[in-house]
Amino acid sequence: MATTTAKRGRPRSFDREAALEQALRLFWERGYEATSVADLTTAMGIRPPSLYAAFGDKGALFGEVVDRYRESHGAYATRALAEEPTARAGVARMLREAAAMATDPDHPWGCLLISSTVNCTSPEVTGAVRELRNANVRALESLIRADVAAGHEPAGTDPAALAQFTAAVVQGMSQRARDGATRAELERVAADAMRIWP
Amino acid sequence: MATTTAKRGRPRSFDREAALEQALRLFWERGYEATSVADLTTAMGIRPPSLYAAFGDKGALFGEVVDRYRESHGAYATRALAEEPTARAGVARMLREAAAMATDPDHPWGCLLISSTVNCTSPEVTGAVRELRNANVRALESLIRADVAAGHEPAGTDPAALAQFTAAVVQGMSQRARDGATRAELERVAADAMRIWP
DNA sequence: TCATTTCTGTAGTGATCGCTAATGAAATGA
DNA sequence: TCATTTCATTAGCGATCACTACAGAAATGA
Repeated sequence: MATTTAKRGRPRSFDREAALEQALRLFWERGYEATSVADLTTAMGIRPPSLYAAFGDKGALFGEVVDRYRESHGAYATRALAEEPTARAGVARMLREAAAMATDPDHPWGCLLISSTVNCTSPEVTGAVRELRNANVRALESLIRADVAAGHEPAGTDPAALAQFTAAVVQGMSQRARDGATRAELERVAADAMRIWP
Repeated sequence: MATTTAKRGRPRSFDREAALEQALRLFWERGYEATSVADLTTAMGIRPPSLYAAFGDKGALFGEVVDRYRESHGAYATRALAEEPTARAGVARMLREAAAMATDPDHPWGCLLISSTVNCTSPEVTGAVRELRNANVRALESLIRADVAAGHEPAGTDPAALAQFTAAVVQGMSQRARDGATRAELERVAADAMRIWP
C-alpha cells in the first residue's frame, strides 16, 4: 500500500497526510487540469520526485484526493441519507448541509466531485468522477424506492424523478456557491426544493 | 469593427462566421482553457496568424463566441421570459426549453455559459462569464418582482428566492445533461421545479 | 563499520502552450 | 503597370506542461 510506513532506508521527510490535504485544497479550488504539478509541489512543500515517489503521478494523486474528499468534506451526504429515518428526511438534511458546506469560508466553495473535473481533457479522470456522481444518483433512487416499498413514502412517489431532481439541485447549488451565492440563499433553495416531495 | 468587410488588399479566404461557429462548438464541448489555439485553428481550417488577425487573441475570440452563443443557442431563455405573459409562465417555458437544448444531440450538451469557464485560470474570462450568469439571476428576480407588484403573482411570492432556485435548477440541469441525463429526465426536473411556485 | 535501501534536490527531458516575425501571395486604386 | 494594402504560410519564439535521470543524503540490518 502507498500508506504503509517505511521500515528501511531514508524516511520520508514530509507529512504525507498534510501534503495530501494541501493537494486537496488546490484541486478543489482550481480543478484537476488547471492545477499544475508545479502548483502542487509548491503548496505541498516538496519537490516533484518526492510527489511522484509518494503518490505515483498527478492522476493517482487526484484519485487519493477524491477518496480523501469523500471520506471528509463529502461524507455529510452519505451520513445524512444513512442516519435519518426516511429518505425524505435524509435528503432534507443532505440539502441543508450541502448549503453550509458549499459556502464554508474555511475551504473552497462548491463540491470537489462536481466542479473539479469539468472541462477536463483526460477521459479517464472525467469518466471516473462522473461515474461517482451518477452512482450517487442511482443510490439515492434506490433509497427512495426502498422507502416507498416500505410504506414510508406515499405510493405516488417517483424515485427516479426525485433522485434526478435532487441531483440537479445539489449540483446547481454547488455552481451557485462558486458564483458567490450565500449560505442563506442556498439554504432557502434547499428548503424550497423539499416542497416538491409528495 | 471586426465584422466589417475589407475593401482593399487581399480578401480573407475563409468564412469568418463559419470559423466562429466551429470555435463555438469547440469551446462549448471542451471549455475555454482546455481548448487550445491549435485545436481551434484545426477545427476552423485556418493557421494561427489568420485567427489572430481576424479575432485578436484567444480571449477575444471566446468573447465573440459568448456573444454568438447568447444570440443563438442561448437566446431561448430571454425569449421565453420576454414573450410569456407572466414570469411564472416564462420560467416554466425557459426550464422546459432548457431541458431540450441541454440534451440536443446536434450540439454539445449543457450550457456554454455555465460549463465553459469552470476551472478557468484567467480571472478576466472567468469573471466576465460569471457576471453574465449572475446578471441573469438578477434580471429574473426583477422580472418576478415586477410581476408580483403588478398582481400577476401571489403577494407571498419571494422574487429573490425564486430567482436563486430557478438559477440553481437551470445550472444543475446543465451539469446533469453533461453527465448524460436525458431530455425526458430533465423535462421532468423542470416540471417538478415549477411546483414550488406559490 | 559498511553495504543496502529509500528519499531528496538539482537539473533537466520532449511536448505543448499562446502567440508572432518574416516573407510571399492576392487583391485594390492610381 | 505598379505601388499599396491586406491576408496566408512557414517557422519558431519563450514559457510552461507532466514527468524523470542522476547523484548525494539519511536511514536500516549485518
